[in-house]
Amino acid sequence: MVRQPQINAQNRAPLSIERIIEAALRIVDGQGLGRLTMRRLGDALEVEAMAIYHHLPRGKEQLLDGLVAHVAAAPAAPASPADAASAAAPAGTLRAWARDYRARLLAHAGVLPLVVTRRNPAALTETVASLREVLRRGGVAEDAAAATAHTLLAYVIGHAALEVRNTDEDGADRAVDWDARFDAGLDQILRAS
Amino acid sequence: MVRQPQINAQNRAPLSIERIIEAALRIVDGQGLGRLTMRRLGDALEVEAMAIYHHLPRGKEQLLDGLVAHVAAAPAAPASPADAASAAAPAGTLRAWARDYRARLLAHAGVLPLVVTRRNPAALTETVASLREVLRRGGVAEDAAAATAHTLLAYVIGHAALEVRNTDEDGADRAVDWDARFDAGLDQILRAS
DNA sequence: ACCTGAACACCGTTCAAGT
DNA sequence: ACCTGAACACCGTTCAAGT
Repeated sequence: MVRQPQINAQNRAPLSIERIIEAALRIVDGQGLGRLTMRRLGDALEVEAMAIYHHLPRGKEQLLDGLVAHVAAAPAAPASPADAASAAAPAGTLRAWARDYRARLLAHAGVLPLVVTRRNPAALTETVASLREVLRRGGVAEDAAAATAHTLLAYVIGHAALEVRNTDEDGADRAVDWDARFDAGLDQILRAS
Repeated sequence: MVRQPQINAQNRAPLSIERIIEAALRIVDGQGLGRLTMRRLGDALEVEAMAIYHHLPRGKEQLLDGLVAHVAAAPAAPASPADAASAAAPAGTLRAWARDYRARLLAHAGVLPLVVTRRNPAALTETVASLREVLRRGGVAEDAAAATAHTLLAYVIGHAALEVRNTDEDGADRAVDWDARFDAGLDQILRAS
């Protein structure tokens, strides 16, 4: 009989960084960032809050870093450079990525304030690099690719921020079609690249 | 002898919302948002923390709303529509405003996470409206003006966010010239409008 | 009207102890 | 190795009290 390391004496799955991050994200999405506390997170995991420190020695700081990484680190292209389709249509790849990335940010709007912080600077590095690579493969020169990658990412993050704040149409009650507006601005930027 | 209402018995200027917001901003800029507490703010104002609640009944929530308003509510044009110069060169007005707005966000980078929250939705309404007005006066159609105003504001906020995180050049150590990069993206967006 | 002081319910984190 | 329980220093906020 092989022992089962994933079940402990109390018949509970042991803690892991993945389970902790997922539970934290569930709290942030459901109740807001302000209600994410170590004690509440412990409750959600059916564990004392102090047990979390065994897996995240840097404590809450490390927890928030993990949330940023989980939400904002989405590459614009598969790691394999053998993907011929994306090389053929870089604008389409960028458009699809931008839509997905925006959807992710809006689905986890509570972590947006964390994305806009100095914390976990490595979280977006991969994303920016993959954007540059897609552009470069599409025939864009190195310097222009670097610039456009930042412009595009800035637009997507900033647009998500405006949507979350729901900045309305100058007081007129007519609602904004954010989906259409996002696509319009996105096309404007991709066209000008 | 006229009594001086601005000096109380302890020879201290009385509290005011303006003085409170300024002191709070000084703490955020100098020590970071995480160190802005009601007690520390009280210390900076040489008052007990509880005195602040007399001026901000909604407490810390209202304090943070005030910080967002103070940093992010900057109109793109003077209130008077008689300013002929801005009507003549809307692109120049927008460019100058965008540069100033970016500088403000970076000067108070600690409040950026607050700007990206649902709090104080009215804080950006005036800004968006003035952007639309500048565009409309420049001959841009109503719908296009509304769309471009959001695209531009999204870009400026998102770019400031990237700068604060200092997302570097894909691991290569060569530093990014953020000023030049901001202007390049800005021109791209204004050209495409 | 404006501010103080004590109190309350919470928070992140440390540390010794259990298994 | 992994988790618990008590403890510590702090936090936002309420409330009765002072002037």
